[in-house]
Amino acid sequence: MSSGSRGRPRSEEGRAAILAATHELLMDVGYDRLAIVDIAARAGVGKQTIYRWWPSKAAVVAECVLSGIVDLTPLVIRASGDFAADLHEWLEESHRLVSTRQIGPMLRGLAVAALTDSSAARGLQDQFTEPLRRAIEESLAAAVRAGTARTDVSADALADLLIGRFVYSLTVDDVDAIARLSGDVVDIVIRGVMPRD
Amino acid sequence: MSSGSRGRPRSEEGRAAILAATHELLMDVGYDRLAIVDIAARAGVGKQTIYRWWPSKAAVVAECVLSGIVDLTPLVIRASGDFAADLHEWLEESHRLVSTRQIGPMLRGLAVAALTDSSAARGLQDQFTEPLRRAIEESLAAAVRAGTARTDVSADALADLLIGRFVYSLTVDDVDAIARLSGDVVDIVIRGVMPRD
Amino acid sequence: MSSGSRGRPRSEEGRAAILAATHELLMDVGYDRLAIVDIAARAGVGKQTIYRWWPSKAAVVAECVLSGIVDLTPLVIRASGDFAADLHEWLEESHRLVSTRQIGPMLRGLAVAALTDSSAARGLQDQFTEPLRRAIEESLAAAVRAGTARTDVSADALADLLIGRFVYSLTVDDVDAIARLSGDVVDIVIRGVMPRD
Amino acid sequence: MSSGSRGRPRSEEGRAAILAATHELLMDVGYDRLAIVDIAARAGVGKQTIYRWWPSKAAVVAECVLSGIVDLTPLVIRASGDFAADLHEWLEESHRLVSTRQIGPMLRGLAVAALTDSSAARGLQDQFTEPLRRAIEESLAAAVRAGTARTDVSADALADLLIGRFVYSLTVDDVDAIARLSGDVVDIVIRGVMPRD
DNA sequence: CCCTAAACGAGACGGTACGTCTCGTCTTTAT
DNA sequence: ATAAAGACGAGACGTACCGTCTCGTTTAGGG
Repeated sequence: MSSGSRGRPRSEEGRAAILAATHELLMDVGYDRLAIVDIAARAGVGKQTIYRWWPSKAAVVAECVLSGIVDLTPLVIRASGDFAADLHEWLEESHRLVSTRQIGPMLRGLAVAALTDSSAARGLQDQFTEPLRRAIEESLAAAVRAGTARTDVSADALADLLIGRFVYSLTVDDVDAIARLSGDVVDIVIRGVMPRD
Repeated sequence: MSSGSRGRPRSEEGRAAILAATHELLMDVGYDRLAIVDIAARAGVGKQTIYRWWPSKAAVVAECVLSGIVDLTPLVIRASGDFAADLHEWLEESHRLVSTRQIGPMLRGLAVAALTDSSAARGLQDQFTEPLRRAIEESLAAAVRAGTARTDVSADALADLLIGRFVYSLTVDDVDAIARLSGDVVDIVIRGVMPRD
Repeated sequence: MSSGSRGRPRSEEGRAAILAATHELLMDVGYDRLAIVDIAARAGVGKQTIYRWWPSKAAVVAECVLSGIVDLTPLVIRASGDFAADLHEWLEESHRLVSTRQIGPMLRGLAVAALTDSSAARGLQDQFTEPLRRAIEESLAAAVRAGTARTDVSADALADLLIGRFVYSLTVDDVDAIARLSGDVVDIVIRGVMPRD
Repeated sequence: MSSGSRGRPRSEEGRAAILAATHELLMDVGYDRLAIVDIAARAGVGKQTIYRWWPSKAAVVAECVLSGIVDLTPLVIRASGDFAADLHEWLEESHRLVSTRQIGPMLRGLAVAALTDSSAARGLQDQFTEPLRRAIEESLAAAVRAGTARTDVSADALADLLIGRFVYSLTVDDVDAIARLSGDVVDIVIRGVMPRD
């Protein structure tokens, strides 16, 4: 009697190939030289198959992250209980990744996508920012348990500051300057969250 | 007899018109729908006159800021001595501007330019970030003098955090979330810089 | 023992709906903006059902005529015995139809189909040209009986000339020019077929 | 003070290359497999340069004839004084050309262009039909002088009939049938124009 | 009365060509 | 020499259809 889904079903294989191709090209050429037609060609897919499911380049790129094909877990902070150590490690690791010839341009591309397309922004928010935010929250909670952080610190505000500095670092050409200041950043943040003696 | 400078001199009027047109279009349509040919038309200038003097769209946009045609002074922090108040005011004012129909897209455009073109990034660094950085430094210095901030706080690290959060806020669709957390951000930062009791 | 025909039989209803939809769309939008997918939609039919039974758009259009859904009988010449009168009437009527907003484009579409696809050409030959040819033959025969035409005139050659001029008139923008010359055309043809005094 | 024409002038070389490429491809692949992008590639020209100057494929094809790159003079009737001989020769020659692997499809393409696009139709009218019409007129005039044609025959009506049959022959798959009937066609036409004894 | 098989509606698929847009360059005349 | 004007080669954009390919759903025999 009823349908639910008629017609040929969407090819999951195609979807995966498109996202994989997007990921590869994003690494290779960066966001603005990334052409839909090239994604289609590399994925062995018709251009229309991309336009059928995504409204824009930014949306494809966003889902590329969203779907986990771009693995951003190395960018998630640890929650060891030693908040200062977590922070240090995270800053070091994340700036190392940004310096990479592939991941750097890709992250800049994601940032451009987020700035250009608000739906892409939402996707990245969900898949990239939110996990990072939760990890920061956990690391902070661990610090609270260890007695090295106050209980009334807003994890979200803290996350805004740290994620913010990370995004900002993407716009900075002088990578060393970022690395150089990381220690001082940790200092301020640690003091910002620690209990009064 | 001979030259030094022969021929028609560079039109300063044209340069100004180009930057003005860029500014207006940046407000109107944002960065990615900003076309060189449209800038030329609105400036009453040949397209080649733009290419003769700037290497890219991003460079024109960068100089637009650099030259002061785009006035970003409202985005500079005050240095009243009351650091918390300065911070509060700055956060409020800057987020208000970002919410604007014109300045928001323009700032996002500048961010895209910085992420896309490293020379544009440098220009923006010089003209936009650096003044903001210096203002933060001054506000912090005032706080130090007032005894509400430690002397060993790195103004640059602090600036990284604050500018970072500002840039990050450009990528966030939910404007209210940013405003809501501003108080907590101030809390962390204030604690981060204030002296131990 | 074996089948002959098992499975669901071809839906005659569908066939009719397809031809009807083709006819309607041919009237509305003309041949080149006629899309198979639109025929299918209007007929309430899957696209594959069309491709199952016809090899091409031209073939569907040809069968549209072939099946009598497009009624081309107004374009068939009368055979009253007065050949000149038959001719006059036919020229007038056919040019009137060509001037119509619907039938004109449709006839042009059929002509394009014939020029593009040789199987469509054959179909149109059978269903459109052949009847017209026979009618001309009959009209000529009637004229022979009435003593106003020679017995040795080739009806086929005559048909070539008349049908030719009709097809040619489809390519002419200036409808009036065609109408204006019709009398002279009749003159030549009448003289061409009449007996010597 | 005033202009008249500023800016880079239209490249006559490009125009010629486009028309030449169109001609070649028209011969090679026929009208409907003729792609603008292929014309551009073969002409060493940007696609936009075509669209800048012609509104449609049909228009380019029409100008191809109009400009004389496609030489249709072999399709023009002779005016020897012996009208029957002229006719015979013309029918034979024209049908021979239509049977050609290259010119046949090209002529069918021109016909499609004329049926599809009324401005193309006008172009072809001017460049192809009109000269043919004039040649028929001359041949007829020669026949009148030779006493083998009446003075009151409308050359235009005659041209309609002959050109018509030619166009019609393009739609006929069976080339021999056309050739077979040519003699009878001549008979009718000759009788149609000759004086009463 | 089920079983098998063809035809059905729907609609996604890989493609091709379209006509538009913007890029950065080139070539004119005007200042 | 530099300017405005604007045509140029190049190529990505997003759209429209093409003809093919699954899907789940009828709808008929034949067993």
